[in-house]
Amino acid sequence: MGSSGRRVGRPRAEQRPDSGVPPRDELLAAAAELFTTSGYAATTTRAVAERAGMRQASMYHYVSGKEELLAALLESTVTPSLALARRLLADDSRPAVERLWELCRSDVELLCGGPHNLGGLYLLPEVRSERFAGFHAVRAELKDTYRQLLAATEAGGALAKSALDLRTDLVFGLIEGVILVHRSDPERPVSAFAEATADAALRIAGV
Amino acid sequence: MGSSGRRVGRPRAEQRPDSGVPPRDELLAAAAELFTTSGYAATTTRAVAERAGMRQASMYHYVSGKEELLAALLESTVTPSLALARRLLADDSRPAVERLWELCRSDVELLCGGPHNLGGLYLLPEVRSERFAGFHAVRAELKDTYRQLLAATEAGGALAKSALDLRTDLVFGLIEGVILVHRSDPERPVSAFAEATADAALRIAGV
DNA sequence: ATTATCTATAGATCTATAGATAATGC
DNA sequence: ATTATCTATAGATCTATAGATAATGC
Repeated sequence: MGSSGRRVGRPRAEQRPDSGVPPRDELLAAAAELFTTSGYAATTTRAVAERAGMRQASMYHYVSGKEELLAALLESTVTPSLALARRLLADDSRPAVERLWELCRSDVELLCGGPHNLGGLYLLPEVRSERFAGFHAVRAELKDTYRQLLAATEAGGALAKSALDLRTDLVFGLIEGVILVHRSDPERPVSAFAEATADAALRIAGV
Repeated sequence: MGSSGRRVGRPRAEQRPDSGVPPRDELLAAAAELFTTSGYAATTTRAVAERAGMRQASMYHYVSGKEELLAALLESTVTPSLALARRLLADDSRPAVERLWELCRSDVELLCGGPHNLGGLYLLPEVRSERFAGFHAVRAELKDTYRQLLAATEAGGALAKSALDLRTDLVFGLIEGVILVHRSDPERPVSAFAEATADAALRIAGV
C-alpha cells in the first residue's frame, strides 16, 4: 500500500529505484529539461519517454503527445505568478511601489530559479501558437496586473494611458528579458539578481 | 547582360518575375521568415527552398544546409550592430551617456525593425549550440562595448567592477528583452519604441 | 479482470545525394 | 562546356497505434 512495493502492470524494461514521483510528473520534468535545452520541435517523444524511464510508446498512456506536455508546462510556470500578482493587487496594506517591486522580484526568481530553466519555455517559437491559448490568457492577465499595480503608485497615477501602457511594456519586457540573461549565464546566483532586477524595474517605471 | 533577360541553366519549375535578388539572398530571406515564425527545427529545407522559388534539392547548390543559413543570418544581425558600437566607442567628441543612448536606440531599431523579425532568431534554442561560435563571439564583443561605454559615463566611472557588470547585464537584458515585447505586439511603431527603450536603459544604468 | 508496460510497425515525414535535363556560352 | 535547375529516391528518422505480456487484484 505504501508508495514503494509492488506496482500493478508489466514491469519496466529498464528498472530504476522508484522516485516516488508519479510518471506523468516525470514526463513533465523530462520534457521541461529537453524543451528548454534542445527546443520543442527537436525533442522527440522517444527522448522524453526514455529520460522519464519508460519506452517511447508508454508515454501515450499518460499524455496525448508532446503538445500536451508543453501546454501543461507553460501553464504551470505562469499560474503561480498570477496567483501572487492577484494577492499583491488586493493587499492594500502596503504601498503599491513595494508590491510592484515584490512582484518583479518574485517573477524573476520563478523564471530563473527552479531545477530546469523553465523561463526558457517562453522563448520557444511554438509557444505563439493558438494551441496554447490558455497560457496566453493567463499571461495577459498577469501583465494587466503589472499595469494596475503601476497605475496604483503615486507617480503612475499621473500617467496618461498611453504612457502607462508603454511603461508596463518596458517593465514586463525587462522581467521577461532576464530569461535571456539567465540563459547566457545560468550560474549567476538568482536571488541577488532578482532583487537587482526589481530595483531596475522600478527605475524604468519611474516610480 | 542586364539583370533580367535569359539566365544560364535549366529554367525553374515555377517561374516568377525575376526579383533581381541573388538566389542565396532569397534563401536567406525565406529562412529568416520561417525560422522566426516556426522555429529552426520545425522549418524544413523544402519550405525554405520553395518559398525562395526553387525546388528543395536546388537549395544545395547555394548552401550546405539549414545550419549555414542560420549561421549567416545570426551574424548578419549582430555584425552591423557591433560596427556601430565600435564607432561610438571611438568617437570621443560626444559624452558617453549620449553615445550609450544612441547604441541602445539603434540596437532596438535593428532587432525590431526590418521586414522579418530578425531579433526573433536570438530566441531559438538552437542558437546556443557551439556551431554558432562566430555569432557568440561577436555578441560577446558587442556586450563588452556596452560595458565600456557604461564605464565611460560619469556615474559609471564610479562603479565597482561587479556593479558595473550587473548594470551591463541589466541594460543588455532590457535591449534583448524588447525582442519578446516586439514578438507579442509586432504592430507597434518601432522608432518611438526604440527611443523609449533607450531612455529606460539609461534609467537602469543610473546615469 | 485490470493495469502498466512492452515490442513491433505502418505511415509519414525529411535530408542529402545521384543523375537527368534544359538553358546559355564559346 | 558550363551552369542551374529538375526529378527521383535511399536512408534515416519520428509519431502514434495495434496487439502482446507480465504484474497485481479479487
